[in-house]
Amino acid sequence: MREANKIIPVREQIADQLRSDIISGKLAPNTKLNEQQLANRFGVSRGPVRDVLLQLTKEGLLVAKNNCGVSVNSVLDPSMQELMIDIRRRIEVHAIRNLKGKLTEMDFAELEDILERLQDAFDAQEFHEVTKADIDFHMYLIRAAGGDELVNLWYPIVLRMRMNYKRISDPKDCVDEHRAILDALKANKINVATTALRANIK
Amino acid sequence: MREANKIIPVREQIADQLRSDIISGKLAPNTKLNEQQLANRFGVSRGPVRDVLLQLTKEGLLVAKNNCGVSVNSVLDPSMQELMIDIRRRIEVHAIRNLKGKLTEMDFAELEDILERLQDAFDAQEFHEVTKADIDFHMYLIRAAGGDELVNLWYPIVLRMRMNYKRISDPKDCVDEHRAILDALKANKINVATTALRANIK
DNA sequence: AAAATGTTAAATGTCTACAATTTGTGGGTG
DNA sequence: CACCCACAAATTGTAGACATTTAACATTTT
Repeated sequence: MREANKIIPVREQIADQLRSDIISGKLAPNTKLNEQQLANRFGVSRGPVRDVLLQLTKEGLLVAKNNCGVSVNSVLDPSMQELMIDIRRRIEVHAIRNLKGKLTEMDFAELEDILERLQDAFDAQEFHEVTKADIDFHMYLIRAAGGDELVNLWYPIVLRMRMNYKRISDPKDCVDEHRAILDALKANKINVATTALRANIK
Repeated sequence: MREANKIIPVREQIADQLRSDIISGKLAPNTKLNEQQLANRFGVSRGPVRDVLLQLTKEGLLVAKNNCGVSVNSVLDPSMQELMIDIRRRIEVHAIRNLKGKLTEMDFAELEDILERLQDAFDAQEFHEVTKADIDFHMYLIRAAGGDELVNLWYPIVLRMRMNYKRISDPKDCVDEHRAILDALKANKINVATTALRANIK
């Protein structure tokens, strides 16, 4: 194995599950979430659930009203979507520029692994896994370039954008686009990588 | 009075207080925060405090390590600061463009009030109040243009940027700059307002 | 009949106690 | 002397009970 087995905290697992449910559309916009029900579903008490709901609210996936609970946020209006695409491009281009020569062979191997997961998920038509691998690929670069700080800035934007992908954008070109980015990075061709990246973010 | 007296939830008060302490520098970077101590200080239990710490962590003011508590985040490195200035400008310009003709007389009156607070705070040399009024001014415009959604995107960036203002930037021109923005908005001169805005964000 | 008001049920907000994890310390060993 | 292991103190994570607020419904009044 590539790294030591690390345990995943309960809250993170719950958060991941809920994020998936929201982005996949299993939880439709405006769905009200009940703390007790979620606690029962995950077999924990309301404490951790509350923490997760607060997190997802800050990430923009949920909206909270005082003493009235939280519900799934609506999709972005086109103007907002446009702004977020723009910002996301800025962030990722910034990341790539700061990455010049910083990536090791181990990093490239890790990225290849993610790309392989992406390909497999696409072949198996598991679009939800495609999305996860897609996000993982970009997140790996973001984290390598700017650490958690940059990830914290980037992640909520991506999540919010993904709420709009109601199986609209086909993942047909997804693998190729990421392959292009990775190859350019390996060759240390920053401008090529930047162009490929901009094409991928839409 | 301009609007109905609304009660402020406990958590919000605690959050505001801690945000102030961090931005003003009363809580230096890397200071470790103890949940129980904070609970005692505010006269509540650890529950609400935990919620607030989670919020501020998501806002980037604090950093959390699993089972190890939270501490005040460090100041941004110059590269990050540059990126954030760029993004903040994008967001605020976007807001102003979407604001064309949407502001009512009541909005302008509200903005004038904030500007007055800014002037008073400057005259009294209360720089912390200057900062608050400054943020309020921009937030009012952001919210008017894009609602809570846009505020949620914008707020963490501003907070993070403000952690760097260790009384470096003098608030000398602050009032004038905001006056210029407001006047341009009143005259519906979007391009002028945009230019004034870009000059103010630094 | 419509509007306002009182009541009730259900959800969130908060508190206390307990469990689990981490960190620092001390003693032992190579 | 350095290193490692075990132990203990402190802090965070979780659970369950209680308090408070909200929203809906029934009731009363005009």
